[in-house]
Amino acid sequence: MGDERIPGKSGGFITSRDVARRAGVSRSAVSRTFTPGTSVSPRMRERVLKAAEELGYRVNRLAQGLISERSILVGVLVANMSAPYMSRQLEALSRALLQEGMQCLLLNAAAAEDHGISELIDRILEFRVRAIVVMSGAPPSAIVQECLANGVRVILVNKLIDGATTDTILTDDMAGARLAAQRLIDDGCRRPAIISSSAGTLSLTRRTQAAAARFAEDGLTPVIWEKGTTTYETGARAARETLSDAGIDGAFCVTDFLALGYLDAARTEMGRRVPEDLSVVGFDDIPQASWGSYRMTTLRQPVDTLIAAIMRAILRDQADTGAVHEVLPVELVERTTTRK
Amino acid sequence: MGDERIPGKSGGFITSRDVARRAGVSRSAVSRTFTPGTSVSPRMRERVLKAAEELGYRVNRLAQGLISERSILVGVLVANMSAPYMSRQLEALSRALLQEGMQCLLLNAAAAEDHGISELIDRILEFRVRAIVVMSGAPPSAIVQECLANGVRVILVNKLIDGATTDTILTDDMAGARLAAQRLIDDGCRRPAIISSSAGTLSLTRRTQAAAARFAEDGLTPVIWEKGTTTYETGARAARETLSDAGIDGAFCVTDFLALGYLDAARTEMGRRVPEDLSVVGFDDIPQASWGSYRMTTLRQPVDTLIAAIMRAILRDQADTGAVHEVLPVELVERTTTRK
DNA sequence: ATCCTTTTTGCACACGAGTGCAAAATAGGC
DNA sequence: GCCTATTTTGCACTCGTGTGCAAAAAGGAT
Repeated sequence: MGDERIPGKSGGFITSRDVARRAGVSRSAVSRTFTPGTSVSPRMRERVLKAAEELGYRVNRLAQGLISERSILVGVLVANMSAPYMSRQLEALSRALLQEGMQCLLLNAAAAEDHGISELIDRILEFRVRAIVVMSGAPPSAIVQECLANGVRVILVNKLIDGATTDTILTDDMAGARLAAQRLIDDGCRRPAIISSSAGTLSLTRRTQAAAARFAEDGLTPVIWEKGTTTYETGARAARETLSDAGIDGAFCVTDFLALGYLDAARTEMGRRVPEDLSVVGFDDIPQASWGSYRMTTLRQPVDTLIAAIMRAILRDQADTGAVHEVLPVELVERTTTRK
Repeated sequence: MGDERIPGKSGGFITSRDVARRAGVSRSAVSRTFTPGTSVSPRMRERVLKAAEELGYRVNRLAQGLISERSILVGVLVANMSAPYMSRQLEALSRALLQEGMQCLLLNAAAAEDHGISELIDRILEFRVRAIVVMSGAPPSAIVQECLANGVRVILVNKLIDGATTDTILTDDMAGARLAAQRLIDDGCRRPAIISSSAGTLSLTRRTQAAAARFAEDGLTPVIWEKGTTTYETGARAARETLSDAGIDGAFCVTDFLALGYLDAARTEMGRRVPEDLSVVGFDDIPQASWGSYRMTTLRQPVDTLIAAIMRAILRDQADTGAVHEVLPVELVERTTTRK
């Protein structure tokens, strides 16, 4: 009897058995007390709760997850975490998950380097997550299939995978880009530029193409510049290179990040007045876009709507195997970098 | 025999038993194959690996965590996730954790609202995490004690709790603030302002006080402005209010975020030339601080060093109960918002 | 008090993995 | 071929929890 584990001894967690012993009831009683929707007599419940309180007991989610098929863990795969528009989405998502009683297992896709996205998803699957939200580069369709086969829902955000029928949530890049082009056309631009990076993301190529198409409808052929990474510096470089052409009178930068760099270089280095000589439209509406020295016209990504759609997909009934496809509207926010 | 579970059937995960059955060996053999440092004959190992490969087996971390005392889960408690300096730290931390083979359980402290930080930490503890990294508001010392009692290491980043002896990692706010004040003094400022928010964070108050002390050493009494939230807008407001005093010739903003707002409003609204009429120094060196329209002098937080220190604390031997206290040096980055 | 109905409680098993220990198999020496 | 030393393998227990099922208790009606 001397070898009985002392409850609360350093290192050891308190288990339901410890609580049961203390309260003088069976272990099942403890389990039932903490499981909603089960019947325990008020007297017993009270004794259990008291003992649990005194001992500092909390259920072991690992053991719990071993039993119940419905996990509260959600894997979130993110790239570019420190990019403003992404950190904003992550912030909102993590908060929403918490409020729904779920937990967020965060994976930084940048750590994948040599091993690739597949290995990361593999590691998430080891935790028997309920769903995986992919906000980074598109994973190979094979691994997506494997997730689905294991009953793990995969939610792609602004990504498309052919061959895999899984939940997909997209912001309406095309409609947004058309709005941007429209705005420049309305500003009377005759020689517009479209600024993008060489990343080749789905969102970025779609924005580029849709804007180009809209310009074409009005008989305009835009200068398309696509180089480097999707950063402020690249935007500045784009301004230097495209604005050596004195005729350029409007620019649609497919990302606010690019747009801010473009704007700065256009003004300080290339001597353009915005919006008098040059109209500029961005995309995403990151916080900096509304700051004093920019006050930039841009397209607002609907973060709340996006998160709501993701949560809806996560919370959907497990049995419901149909894939959801949602396209979320974007909105033109007019500030001071366009005329009208 | 017809009721035997079909391996790989929809919904069910593959278990080590399935693999054992397929390979015609015992379950222990499978377990040993995937546990480093155990002896299995090459022939058997190969058969197991083959079967595992074919079935798509992966170990269940939940079950594994139930056994082994050393968890690979690390809880990360973050506030202000979308603030640039924070998202940068989170990005680096999540990457480092992944590379060390650990997983990051992300908790957004903003979701705590009514329930408080304690409840969030409680929820992390339910997962038997190895450690908790606190990058948000300071948790009550009682709950920290409870973590330590349960063998969960608590690592406070830029936070201090009295009464609790736990790992603490601080950036050297005081030395940094002194450098900032020094820089303004060297610029010949005679009437400096210190701009902070009313958040009352440890870091912020320390920076304010240390700078004030440094000014005092040179016989200067700074205007101290502490209002509102720690945002761009507040910085702009601070400029409007402090610069109505025409004598102010230097400003130390305790955060780059504040500094950027201050800078914009000082230039565009208050008609100051920076650095000719006014020197401005920030703190953190967020990416925007180096952007074209700002190019701001500021103090660089050593993200890499910080993350390295956090990882060291996490990986420390469990038995080592002594608390680590580290103070990390900061560095003055001189750009164009100061003279000299 | 007796019988019947309803609720409460505890036993025992399951979940999926790691591991000490003893049995089985193999290698080594002559 | 036989005996011993060494490795390999499998049994059975453990971790902490949820839950079906049957026994026990409580409540109600006569």
